[in-house]
Amino acid sequence: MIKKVIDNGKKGVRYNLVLNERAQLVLHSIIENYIQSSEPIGSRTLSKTIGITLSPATIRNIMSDLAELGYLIQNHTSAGRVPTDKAYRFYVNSLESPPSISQQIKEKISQVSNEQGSQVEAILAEAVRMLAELTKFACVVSTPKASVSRLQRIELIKISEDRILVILVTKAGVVRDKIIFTKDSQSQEFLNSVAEFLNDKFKDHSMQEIREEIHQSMVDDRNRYHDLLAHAIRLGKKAFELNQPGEMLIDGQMNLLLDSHFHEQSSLRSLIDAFDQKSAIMKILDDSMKHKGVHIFIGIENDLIQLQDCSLITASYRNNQNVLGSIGVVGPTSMDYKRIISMVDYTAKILSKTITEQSYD
Amino acid sequence: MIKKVIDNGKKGVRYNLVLNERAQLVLHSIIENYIQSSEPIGSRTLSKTIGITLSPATIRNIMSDLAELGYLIQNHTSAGRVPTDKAYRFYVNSLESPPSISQQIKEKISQVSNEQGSQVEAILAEAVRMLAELTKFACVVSTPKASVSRLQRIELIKISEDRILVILVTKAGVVRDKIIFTKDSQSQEFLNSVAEFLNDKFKDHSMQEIREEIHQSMVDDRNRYHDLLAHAIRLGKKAFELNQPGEMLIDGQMNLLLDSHFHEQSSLRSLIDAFDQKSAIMKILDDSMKHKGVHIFIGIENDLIQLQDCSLITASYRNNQNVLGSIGVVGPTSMDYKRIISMVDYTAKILSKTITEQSYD
DNA sequence: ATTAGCACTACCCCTTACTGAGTGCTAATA
DNA sequence: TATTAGCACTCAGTAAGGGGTAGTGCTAAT
Repeated sequence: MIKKVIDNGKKGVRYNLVLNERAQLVLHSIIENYIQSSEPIGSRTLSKTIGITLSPATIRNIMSDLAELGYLIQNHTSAGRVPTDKAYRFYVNSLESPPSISQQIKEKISQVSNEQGSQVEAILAEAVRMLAELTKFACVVSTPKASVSRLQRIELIKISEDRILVILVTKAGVVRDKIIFTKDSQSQEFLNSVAEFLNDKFKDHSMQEIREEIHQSMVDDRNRYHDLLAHAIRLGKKAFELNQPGEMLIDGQMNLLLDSHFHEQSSLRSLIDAFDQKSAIMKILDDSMKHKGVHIFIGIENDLIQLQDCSLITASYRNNQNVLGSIGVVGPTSMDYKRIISMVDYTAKILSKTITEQSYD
Repeated sequence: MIKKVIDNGKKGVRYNLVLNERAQLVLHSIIENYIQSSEPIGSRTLSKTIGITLSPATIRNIMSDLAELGYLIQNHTSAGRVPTDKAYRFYVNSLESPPSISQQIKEKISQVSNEQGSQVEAILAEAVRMLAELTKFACVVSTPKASVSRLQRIELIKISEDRILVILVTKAGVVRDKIIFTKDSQSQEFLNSVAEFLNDKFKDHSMQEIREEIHQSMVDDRNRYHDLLAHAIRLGKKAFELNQPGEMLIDGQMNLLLDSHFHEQSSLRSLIDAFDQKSAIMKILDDSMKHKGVHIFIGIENDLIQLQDCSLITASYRNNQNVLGSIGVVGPTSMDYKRIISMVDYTAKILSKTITEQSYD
């Protein structure tokens, strides 16, 4: 059927995909109502709550058009209309960015940075917990990616005959430790020289670069086995191998379970699995690091099938030098976008500020 | 009403709290049935499944007595009986300890120790995850308590003018790091001497002891401010202050939500809160560290109100020297105790074995 | 001491009927 | 031509009634 569609005020039927002002208002109103009530919106109720005077019948006509355009669906005849993902996209695009945020919430979020001298991980954990508490949804945050973060300091400590403790401190203030096993026991003095060498050579380089340079050295100097350099390179290789797959912290998963939108067991199960695997969600967070500002993935827009009943709102955080990671909220597609977007945005900002203060740049 | 009670074979009514053999059999059978089906057990069904021949009427009489003694309750007239916490306690006490465990499960659990050179935290995380997967309940594990674990090595690393990174390695193989801020900047050489001093003095001492000794030194030598010793003591104080409140790892919370026993929202909410706070559950784990073997807390036996609809099964793990922490399962009071107890027990054993191998003793 | 028999209870599930909020369509109206 | 009133229709939700089932307690017989 050809859409006779909502024209924009002028006479005649137009094959126009742009909604006229009144249709936009109606759609907007339906969405906000639905976000509030989580119940299908009917023409009669809407005609009461909508600002302008408009009879239920008119609204029905508009709704019918909107449904035809894919903004609304009916679960069954004689039920009210429910916004589709497309409608939410329309709604979100029409929002000022970023939406305003109450002073009270601002203050709460700002508490995250309160404590002096916390480690980056602790700050992230606090932030994600706070966000989960405020939004009442599940929240995730990715820790600074090892590959992009740059070396501040490496330390090698002999802790037993066959074990060396490697400590990596990055510019962003992240401390990582790892134990490596060696067959040939080395003295602490020797390890100190090696560490000194590695520090000299690699300070300020990104982990990614370091790995590449080490690899290159090994190719170039494959015949030099017994001097300091060769040892350093070999130990360094092991040390920097800790390609920690980028951790991800999760909080507030439980909130989703208490949320009425997820009460149908089926979708829930797979959602939980998605969180358990982590990797797929990590990927989304990683992707969203590449662009500035807040990212919004609504329902079907998510590549991950398990998330296609959800919306995901992310924002990246950074220090002076690099984008480090991103923080996000997972909730129902009918979430209160204004609130959540502003919270995610502000939390990411506070996170950036706090972490920048901790950084060594 | 005076209990006319289950006598033990002899004639006449006895005011005897010991169940006779047949009553025990009936109770046992009710409990096992209920654990399987999660549905109230009636006299007729029971008379079919129970081993010996016993008419429904007789069983009804016995059940009536058991109910009077507090082992069973009815949710309403004309409904079957359901075991009480007291019944589960009876049941658990009557089990051989520890119950047997299938080879298949043993092998699964043993995988936890597979990977060489993992850090303690990683091993614990893996263990708690495995246990959650096997039991389908929520599982917790406490990380080795800082206070009891003994020092293997301390390292002080200057990472910027005002920041010193402290690395503590314990005998159990736990690595902890912390950044301390100082006003007066010290050279790395000086920090090395201090670290050397602390290592000499405190190696093999427990964190608790170290803190006490440092405190004592400060009292004794309060007038000596400027030599190495004084500096060492002051830095050491800060370093060992990291009284990390004992972490706790949780996995499988979601399992509880999918469990039919927790479908009444109310109890669930508070249970989630209990997990979120952690501290209360930590306390239970800590307490259970004090005794050997498997600990079982059934429903009302839990001091924590939020857990009074649950049973908690814990077992401690250790290395050669010390009890380090404990691992536990939280599930409905009607859990399959045999299975769960054996799994917890075995997991704790594997954990002890794996961690002992990692330790420096 | 045990059991058979009986009257009784309450949940569960099915059907039926009713209500209420919603729709689409058409004809009247501004 | 755009809007609205009116009407017939749909369907989820609730309540009421009825049969079935699994359970109980009590009493009398074995």
